[in-house]
Amino acid sequence: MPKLPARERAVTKAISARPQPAKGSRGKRAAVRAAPKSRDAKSAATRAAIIDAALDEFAARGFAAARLDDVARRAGVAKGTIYVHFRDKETLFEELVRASLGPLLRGLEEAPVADVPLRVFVEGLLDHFVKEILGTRRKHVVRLIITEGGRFPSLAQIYYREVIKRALAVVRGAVGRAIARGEIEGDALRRFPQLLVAPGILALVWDMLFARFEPLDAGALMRAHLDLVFAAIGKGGK
Amino acid sequence: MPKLPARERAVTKAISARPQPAKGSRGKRAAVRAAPKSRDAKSAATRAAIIDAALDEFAARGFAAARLDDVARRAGVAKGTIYVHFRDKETLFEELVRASLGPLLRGLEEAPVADVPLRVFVEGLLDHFVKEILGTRRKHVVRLIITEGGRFPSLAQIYYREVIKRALAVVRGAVGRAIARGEIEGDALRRFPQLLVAPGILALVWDMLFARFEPLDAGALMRAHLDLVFAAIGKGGK
Amino acid sequence: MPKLPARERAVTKAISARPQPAKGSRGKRAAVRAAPKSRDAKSAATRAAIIDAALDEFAARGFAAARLDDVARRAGVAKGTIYVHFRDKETLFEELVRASLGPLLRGLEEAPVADVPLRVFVEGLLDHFVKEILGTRRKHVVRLIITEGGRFPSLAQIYYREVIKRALAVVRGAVGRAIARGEIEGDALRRFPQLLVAPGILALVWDMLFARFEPLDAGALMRAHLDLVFAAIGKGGK
Amino acid sequence: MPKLPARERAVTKAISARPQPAKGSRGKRAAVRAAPKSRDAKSAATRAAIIDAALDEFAARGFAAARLDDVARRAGVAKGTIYVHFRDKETLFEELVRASLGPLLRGLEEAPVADVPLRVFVEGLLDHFVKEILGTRRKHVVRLIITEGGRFPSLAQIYYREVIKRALAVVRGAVGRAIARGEIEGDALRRFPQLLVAPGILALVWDMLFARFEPLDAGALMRAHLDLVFAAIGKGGK
DNA sequence: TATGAATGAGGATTCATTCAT
DNA sequence: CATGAATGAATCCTCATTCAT
Repeated sequence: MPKLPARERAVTKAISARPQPAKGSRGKRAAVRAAPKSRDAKSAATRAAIIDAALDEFAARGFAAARLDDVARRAGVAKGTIYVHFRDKETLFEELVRASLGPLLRGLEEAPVADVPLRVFVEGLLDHFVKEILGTRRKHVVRLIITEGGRFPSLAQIYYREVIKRALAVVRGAVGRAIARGEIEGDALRRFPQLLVAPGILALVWDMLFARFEPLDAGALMRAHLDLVFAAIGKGGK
Repeated sequence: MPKLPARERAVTKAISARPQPAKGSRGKRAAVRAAPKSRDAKSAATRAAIIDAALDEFAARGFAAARLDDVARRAGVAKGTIYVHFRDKETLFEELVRASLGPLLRGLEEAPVADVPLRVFVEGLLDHFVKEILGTRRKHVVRLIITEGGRFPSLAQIYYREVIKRALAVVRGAVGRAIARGEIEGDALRRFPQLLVAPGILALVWDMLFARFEPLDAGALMRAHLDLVFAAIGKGGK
Repeated sequence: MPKLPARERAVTKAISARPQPAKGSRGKRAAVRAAPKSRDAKSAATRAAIIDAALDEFAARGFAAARLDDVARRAGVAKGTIYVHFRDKETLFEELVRASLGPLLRGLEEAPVADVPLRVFVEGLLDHFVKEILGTRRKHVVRLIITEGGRFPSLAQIYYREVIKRALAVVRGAVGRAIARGEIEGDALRRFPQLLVAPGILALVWDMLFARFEPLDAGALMRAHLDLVFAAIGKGGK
Repeated sequence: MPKLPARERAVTKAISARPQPAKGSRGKRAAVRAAPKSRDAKSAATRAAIIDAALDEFAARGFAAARLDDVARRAGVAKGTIYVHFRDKETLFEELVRASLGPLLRGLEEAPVADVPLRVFVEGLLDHFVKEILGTRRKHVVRLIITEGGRFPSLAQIYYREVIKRALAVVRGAVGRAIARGEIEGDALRRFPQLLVAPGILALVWDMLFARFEPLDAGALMRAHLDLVFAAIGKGGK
């Protein structure tokens, strides 16, 4: 693994993926050299580097098979340093997921609450999913939730509470309003708003498992899904 | 070491003394009970018992965290016996998946090739998925594919070749015929037959992660999905 | 490892290497096919095949690293069969060495006891060593004594008693008579008859370790040794 | 590798501290007692202690049968510590031999290059061998080369290149000069300088196998050898 | 804070040996 | 006698975690 280039990427990524990071100017390692960081800043950067490296390692090997040794090497710190910042491997994993939660929600909260047509709303939603999750390292976090969540109920719970529940509520709201507007019929989507994002999950899982045998164009899949679902509405709604 | 008594012990243990999670009782090992088997038959039974126990352990803990020690204990055999039948842990995993492939396909191959309406066909498909996979231990195999497939390309490949590709071909064929019959419009489903089973994947993943926080009725989800997708057809097709 | 052809060789070798084998005609496996062997004969052949295979395996891997599984495979029998003929691995090893002792001694006992010149006697001795031991599979037995003897005192003892002591006695006798005849002076050789065979050991060890880097012509080494030792005698004895 | 400090401890341990027999208390780790060592120094000491203990264990049991557990116990470290310093058992073995190479060569390189009579030169050589190798723990290393070299070609090669080849060259040079001086005749020794040290190998092997049945005075053997070889020269050269 | 040597419980794997067929 | 599946003690090696520096 290319360490030096990875390092630079790492810090950037890690920081951009952290909960409430200073968005300002970050000279990456440059900062460490040029402007002597405050102790806190340096510590935070180290922590971020570890989380970032951990994401890579956990994503590549899975939680159980990932070695903290590799995480440390990738983060450019000593093994012991990890324990300065995290109680243990599991805690590191949890913090890693927690730190990635915010960005996952951003799209939703910024979603147009106004009364746009449902199709437009869902298009925006899926587009965000494709571009901001499937298209970035963030997809690794979601993958980890899927692959490890069964064995880490606390993780699954956090994810459920912080992301799933909220997302479903938002979608359900939009669906409800669409129904109220007479835009769509039937209560299928109100009862199971998940149906709107099911192809997103499918795309993620497919990408994880079968991409190398048969690539799947997630964007096209989403559009086909929209066509399929809203064909009914389009026609019937007419 | 006393083998027969050990066997008896085995059954007992399999039911009561479970490594850590100790769920309910399962009638495994039943096979070993009655008629005096030939050496080969006994060997095959042992092999099957190991695969069976391995499915439980791998499903519960994941490949990396599962202990062959527990697999052996659960199968009622000695640790070394596993290595009489399988080269190593990874091979055991692969054989386990391979052995579970047939049953997964059965439904498809028995599917009505005749020209039933597409909705009926898909209903049968999803019904089979819900009853024969989600409703049985087989779902663990699919889960394992999802959670471990990324790290076992060979597994993913087998699964793709033996299950996914075939299933998609069958579905695509049915969709094609439906289009030919003028039953449905648009090529969304022909290009992405995956869309028809996406809720199945969703249900599986949901069950794995969030069932304990919010149960999801897979059957109802499937029906809602059908309603949603075929609403267009029902209406527009008119 | 070529199994089938090796089998045939094996029996021949094993039998020729056994203590008091019938020297007569042996049809190898032919005997098994043509003339139905008696139970004893078949058993003896199996035993010989095992010993033979064991020599190969022990020689190649050393006692500790050799696997009885491989011995069985090479001998063309089942693992359990070894235990029909030998109590355990160590016993097999001891019997193997014991079975090879006779041939090692043959040369000595057939040695000319008459009053040949010492040089002639030693020439015959070393020639026998080069041709009958270094030049055959028997060298493996001697190697095993050297490499494993330190950890198998019983083996070393057998070898000492059955081979070394007798050989030294014979040589010492010849040396003594040569001295008595005024053929040589000094008591170096009487006190240390080993000196006459030291190059033989050297050749064996060299062959074992360094042959691949620098081959050593054992015959030439022996002749040089004789030249060196008997130069004095040749010249001075004049 | 700091050989000197470790060496001292080593001898003590070799005499008193054995793994299973588990005799009394052992003053291991004495090294760790006094002056506050730097981390590096302590690490080096640990490494040396492990190599030292490994020599004892490997010498006593052979490579395959030696247990790293015992090595660790004897070195006074935890099992895992061995792996901090050596990749695996085989690497430990190689490093052990490598670390012992220098001392084996010392005598040779300090050998009188000047034109001392050949007998004097060889006397010095054999004397060194008897006192510095046969008489010390170093003989274990040479024994290990002999007993394990056949299965560790890399070891045999190192030994050949670093010790044997050089030693032979030195001896050959001395022999050549002796011939040039007219001190000896014949080219036996020039072609096979090994002949001069053959009794050394014999003594080592004898000591390993038969010492308990019939001790062999290596020094006397060497002197007898010299008498034998140089008697010829003495007489003939006259 | 950061380090990295040391720890030791844990787990995969091996293989001599047993024994029912 | 021969077989080979089954056994389980033995052993190598891993890696999360600790702690003195």
